[in-house]
Amino acid sequence: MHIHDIQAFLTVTKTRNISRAADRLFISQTAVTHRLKNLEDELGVTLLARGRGMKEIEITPSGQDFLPIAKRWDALWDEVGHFKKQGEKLALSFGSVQTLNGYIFPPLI
Amino acid sequence: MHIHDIQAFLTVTKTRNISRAADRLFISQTAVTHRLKNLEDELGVTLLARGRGMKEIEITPSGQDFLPIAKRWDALWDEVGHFKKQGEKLALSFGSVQTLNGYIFPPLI
DNA sequence: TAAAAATACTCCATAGGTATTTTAT
DNA sequence: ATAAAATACCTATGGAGTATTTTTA
Repeated sequence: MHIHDIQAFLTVTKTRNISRAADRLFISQTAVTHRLKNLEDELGVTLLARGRGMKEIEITPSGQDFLPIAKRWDALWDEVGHFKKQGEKLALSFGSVQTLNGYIFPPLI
Repeated sequence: MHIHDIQAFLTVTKTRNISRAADRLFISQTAVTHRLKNLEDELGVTLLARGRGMKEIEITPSGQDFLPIAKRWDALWDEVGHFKKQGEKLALSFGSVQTLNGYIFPPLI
């Protein structure tokens, strides 16, 4: 189970359409289908009532039950994103100090 | 970034030792090393101060910062586990009804 | 008939294992 | 010398794409 699967699920609940979700996520329609299938197989439930040719996808009761978990997962992923950004900033400011090390500090070995 | 990486990180913070963490997780030492490396590479920080031959692993300040996120992720994963179990129960109870369908309900097609 | 989801097939990236090397204690 | 982490290398699995099929509206 991957964050990508969760995002696919959440996006389809919004677009109610796999192809549009694929566009929004900048991936292929098949990728979304795969991700949904993986997620449903792992959970052992059907999250979305869908099928060939159908224009509007309905979320199932199980899907509704899973929705809050999916949303919290997505929110947590956002926090991980912030954590990464923070790390970049620190690395950057450290980099500026780094260039001065040769002048200020004595060699370590 | 996978839940397995998170669990590897959390387990090592408890065991303070990669090999013992591997035993506890029923995977190889290399797997734990890989998972930690993947996690650190993705986050762009060092989570655990470790190295060849070292007996006791220390968590870094970045590791401390990441710890609450990791714990929440793990807790969320537990909830997913409960969600799965619930699905199994429903499938089971439905299965028992299924066997009666042929007697009670008329054929669908 | 048009548009949408599912499938068959393929390719490539990644995860994890074994064997080995390097290193702190 | 021992035990622990890291690395090299290999394999298997899984994820995603293209092309195609199936199906609903």
